[in-house]
Amino acid sequence: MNEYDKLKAHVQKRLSITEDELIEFCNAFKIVKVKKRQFIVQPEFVAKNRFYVVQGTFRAYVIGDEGQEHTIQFAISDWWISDYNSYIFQQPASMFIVALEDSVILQISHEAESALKQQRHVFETFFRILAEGTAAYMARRVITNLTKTAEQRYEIFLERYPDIVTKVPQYALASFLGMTTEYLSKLRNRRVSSKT
Amino acid sequence: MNEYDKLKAHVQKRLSITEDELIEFCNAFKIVKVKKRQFIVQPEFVAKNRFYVVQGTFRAYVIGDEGQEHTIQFAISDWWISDYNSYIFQQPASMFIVALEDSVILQISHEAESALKQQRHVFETFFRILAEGTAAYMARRVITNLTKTAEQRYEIFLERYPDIVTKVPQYALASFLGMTTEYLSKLRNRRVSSKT
DNA sequence: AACTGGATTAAGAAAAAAGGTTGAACCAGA
DNA sequence: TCTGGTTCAACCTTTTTTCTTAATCCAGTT
Repeated sequence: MNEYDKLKAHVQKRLSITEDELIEFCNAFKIVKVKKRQFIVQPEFVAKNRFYVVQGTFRAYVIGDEGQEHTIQFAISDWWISDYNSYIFQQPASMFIVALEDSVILQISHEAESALKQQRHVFETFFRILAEGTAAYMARRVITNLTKTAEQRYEIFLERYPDIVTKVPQYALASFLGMTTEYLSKLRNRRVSSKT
Repeated sequence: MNEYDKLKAHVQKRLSITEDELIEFCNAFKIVKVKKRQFIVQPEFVAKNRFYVVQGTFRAYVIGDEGQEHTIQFAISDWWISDYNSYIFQQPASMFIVALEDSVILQISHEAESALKQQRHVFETFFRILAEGTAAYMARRVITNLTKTAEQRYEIFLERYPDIVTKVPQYALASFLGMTTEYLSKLRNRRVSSKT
């Protein structure tokens, strides 16, 4: 199974599409290998691409006024990531997106994506589905962040994204869940000891 | 002494200018904080700004055909840096410029600089002086690189820029001087032991 | 043919940074 | 006055980065 097969499977799972269309779709993507700690999006620079993670782990974060890092999103294998405010409107980014380990991604440029969307109805549909998913996900995040306690947020995340928990460093997860790394460390210990 | 004072002093040292003009000049610059490893210029993107280093250390380098990094320039406190081929002609850059430590810079955009130059004779003069300095410096570099041995290049650098030597990692200095890091390591030891 | 200035390769040591834990003190809101 | 949480500081462990050393090689001199 090569890089494109994964993307194909991903697309097919979401809508009905012919083999030819799939190939056309994949041709718009470029395989890129990135090393751990390498940035694929940086503030000030326009995010020219949208990324599909074939292998590896990424973290998107912004830097607050006092220099604190706030993790906005993670992405592991089979996820999409970019600074959408930058990508969609082609404005300078405000995020960093960095590889947490050596990774392989498929990237599509903004122009290529626009072309696809115009070319065929299915492509338009696919990106719509993608956008709706992202919107819904972000909405859920906002809600959980406002309504749940730190511990609950951790629990929920743990249940929903067990794969991610094992792959990202704890400070990144803490800043994603909106708590300090010390507190997350304590939460974890509390759970472990209460289990045994 | 704030960020702008440093720039003011820098300008005043080079030409005679009124306080009002200085303020006008400084207003064209924006304070930016960058973290270690953050890029301020990247290949493919047009370098929109010229940077004055208030605090910190930067390294400009290109990647050769076999993936080797060649350091083109360093910049420490009170130095200017950019990819000038990109900045001056507003073409896509070929360099990376990266912070070697957490730093503070003042950046001016190409448009703002053009405006300044048109506005007043002194500003035009200042940027001319800057450009002449850079040109002369680059010419010296080319000459030393062609005419001196690796050891001499190191000696010359050591004498001329002792502050830089202590601040940049040795592999970066080696690639600046056009030798391997192993060889630079030997050179250093040779000197140390011959001194004692 | 032998010497010199330097590159290449590989292995290890040393230093620095990243990541994680712990405990004490504190603070804001129910 | 609890509870859920932060802040700060110290400390430990692990990983990464940087530097050093040594052996071997190589291309131009002499």
